[in-house]
Amino acid sequence: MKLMVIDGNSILNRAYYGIRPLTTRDGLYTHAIFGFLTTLLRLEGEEAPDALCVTFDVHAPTFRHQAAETYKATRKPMPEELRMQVPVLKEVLDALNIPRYELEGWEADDLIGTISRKCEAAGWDCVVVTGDKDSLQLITDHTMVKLVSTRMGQTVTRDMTEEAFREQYGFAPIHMIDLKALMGDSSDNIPGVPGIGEKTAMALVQQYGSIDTLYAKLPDIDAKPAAIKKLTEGEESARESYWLATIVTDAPLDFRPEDNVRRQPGPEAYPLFLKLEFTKLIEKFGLTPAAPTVEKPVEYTVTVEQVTTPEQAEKLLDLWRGADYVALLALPDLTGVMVDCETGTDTAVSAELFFSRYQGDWNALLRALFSADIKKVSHNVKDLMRALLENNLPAEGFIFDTALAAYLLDATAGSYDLQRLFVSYYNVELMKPLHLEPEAFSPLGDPLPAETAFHCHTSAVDALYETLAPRLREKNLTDLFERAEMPLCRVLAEMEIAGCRVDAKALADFGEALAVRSAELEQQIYDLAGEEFNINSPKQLGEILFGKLGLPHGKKTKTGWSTNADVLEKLRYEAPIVGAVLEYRQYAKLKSTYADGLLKAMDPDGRVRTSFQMTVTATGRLSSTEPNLQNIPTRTDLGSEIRRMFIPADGCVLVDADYSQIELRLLAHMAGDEAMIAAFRSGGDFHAETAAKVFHVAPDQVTHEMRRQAKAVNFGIVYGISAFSLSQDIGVTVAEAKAYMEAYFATFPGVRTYMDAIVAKAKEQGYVETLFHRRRDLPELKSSNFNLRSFGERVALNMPIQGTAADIMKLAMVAVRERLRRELPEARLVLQVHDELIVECPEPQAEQAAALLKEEMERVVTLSVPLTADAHWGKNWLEAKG
DNA sequence: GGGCTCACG
DNA sequence: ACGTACGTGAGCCCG
Repeated sequence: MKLMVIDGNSILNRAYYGIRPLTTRDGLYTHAIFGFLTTLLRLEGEEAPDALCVTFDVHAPTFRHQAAETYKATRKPMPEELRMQVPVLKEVLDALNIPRYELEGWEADDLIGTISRKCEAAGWDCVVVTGDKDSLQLITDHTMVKLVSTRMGQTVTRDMTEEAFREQYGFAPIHMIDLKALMGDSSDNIPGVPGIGEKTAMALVQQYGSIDTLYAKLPDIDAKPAAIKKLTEGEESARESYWLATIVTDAPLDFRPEDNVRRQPGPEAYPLFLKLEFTKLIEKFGLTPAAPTVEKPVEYTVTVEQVTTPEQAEKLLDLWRGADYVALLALPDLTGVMVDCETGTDTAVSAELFFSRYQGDWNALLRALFSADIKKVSHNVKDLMRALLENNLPAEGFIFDTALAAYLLDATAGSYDLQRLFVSYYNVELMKPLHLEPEAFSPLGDPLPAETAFHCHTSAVDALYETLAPRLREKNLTDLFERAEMPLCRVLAEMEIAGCRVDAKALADFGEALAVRSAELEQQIYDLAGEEFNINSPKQLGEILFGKLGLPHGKKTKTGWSTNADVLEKLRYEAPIVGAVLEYRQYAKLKSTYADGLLKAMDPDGRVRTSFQMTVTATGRLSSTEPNLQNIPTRTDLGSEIRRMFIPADGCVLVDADYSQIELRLLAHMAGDEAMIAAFRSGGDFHAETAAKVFHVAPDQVTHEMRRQAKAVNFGIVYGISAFSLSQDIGVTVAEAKAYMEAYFATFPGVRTYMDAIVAKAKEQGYVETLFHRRRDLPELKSSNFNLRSFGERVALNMPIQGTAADIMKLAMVAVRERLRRELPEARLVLQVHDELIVECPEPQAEQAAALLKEEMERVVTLSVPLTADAHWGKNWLEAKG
């Protein structure tokens, strides 16, 4: 039998410093707990112990404090963000039925020592899990210490058995105490022998074992005279240190290994994990929900009505038309809809509409329901609109989307599905969406009519609406929500439906050409390597380049030497194989992701249809998936060929309009830097003007290289750059990069002032926001971890700029779509790529569409610098870029 | 499923 | 001294 005992404080501490902070919607920090549980799962997997427990320190003086005043007197206080996680971790362990031990006056080490000896006495093996090397003294033939550490952001464990210990240290584990008695331990304020360091102490313990033996032989020992003198003078300190360093193995702890045998988690675990937003861990711990809660947080009596006849439907439609709003959810295929409607102060009707049970004209019913005269609140409105429009149904009257509202309130929450929102706002659990399928049953196995869950979710939408709408107002987000996010749902739904035509033949031919060339390169690489291997495997490639061929390796990754383009580019002229690999990579990427990928994603009508995600990014941008049409190649000539395959419908053209340097213009505006504003107002080449100012040359003396470097600095500033990264990016020394940045700030002094001010403001407020009040919470700024805090500072600089650009683009899209509808109804928006819009329209309308795009994009907002957009058109996307 | 690499703004 | 730019998504490898 085997018991695993975890040093709770040690592992929690380790997790805290190793992971980016996560908070729940209520602002509770959870990342250390998350890290602890991840480590726990991994260790359980590795060791498969029969029993498991966790120990904690109690914040009270221990017997060591009372006896020795200096002991741990200067122990670092726990950061607040970590301290708040301790009680929650304990709650989690209790819910998981994992016993935990703490004892006033005793340190976790002493409890662990006691536990390990009690295990041995009962004939059990013991595995001690800790990051603290002190515990190594506990190792015996039945007690092993698993040392946990973090290397390069990754959790590594080392199994310290008696054998492994001897191999590493060259003496028996118990002599760890003697080692510490001699060398001391500054973190525990154990003095040791003054003047004796690690090396001397190690040598002495290896030779003599215990300090008893050592002192018995003094002064005739094998050491320098100076060391012997120090040992003699420091004997008292050594004896005292020995006592301090000895872990107690007989603390008064009531402990039996068999009481710690693994048990099933309790029913409170599932809701607790949901509250902490540990969705992935729910599966890994095998947690299941307890009985579903169907209670509504909105206090009224609900009549549930099954709608089967047109007469019934008519009556309800009248009710809905007269109501302020209805809450509504629909099955993705529109064969079922649930509508909740408040009828008085304390009553409501929940109507179930299922195609299979309705005796009238189903489509007519939907047309009435989704017309403008019924105000609807729903969840993921864009997707519902897409389904409606695809079925030639109206998609009007949507006034609120609970997912979008929750996203505006916290853009870094990660997921906005109804159950998770419900749990995090009300701490009440909903059934899984699976149960929205008509024939589904409850997770407990009891037959549960699908409608019950359906109703439950719809009323959750209602409750969330009541909660979220006032919160949007409190945070000044209502305007952005109503002017940008809500109307954008319709715009995006139409764009997704429109899709973009792709020249399948040309794409297939291009893919074929790529295949031919990459096969040639593959063979060439094998010849140069002298063997065949998988070029796509960074591991195998690294072995060939840095092992077999002996090329100098650069950056490391978690798993080996980096083989990325930055590294290979520097080795290009070291060996011919490098260039071949770089070229091969380019072809392989173009073929698999773009040529093959787009062909696979094509619909039968020759168009690809992406899905735009509205609740993914932390800054307010959209994202695009399945396929991603926001990362179609453009930076290389070969890659650009892919854009040639994006073509308009017959008789049409593609019109492409993009904002010119919108982020830098926003920086100029927000920083209010006079020189930068003047540069943009002059209407010249901004990067070249920057170069002239920064390098102190006349505008006509700016070389191509100077402009390139100035451009890199401009971009870097927007991201909250460091001199090191800039130097990497533009290939100069760190000192030179630093000089460029100083020159930059001297040229644009307002930029530095702004950067300092925004970080200070963010630290004070705990969040940053855009010109339109879109916000991002930044708990990182309060972290005591340097890297996390620095990350937060860079985000504080970047988000208001990137986010304002996103706001502006969203407003532009809404305006463009409205004007196209009125003035050029045959034209339609098809794509958005952050600062670029693409419209497909009949060829004769190209010029008008281009003018319309430019005008609407430029008039969204008035800044202290011109906001300009340039539009071009052509017979494919590449041509249309102008 | 996480890590690496690379495509975009 | 730290470790080294913001925001995304997809394909492939490998345990």
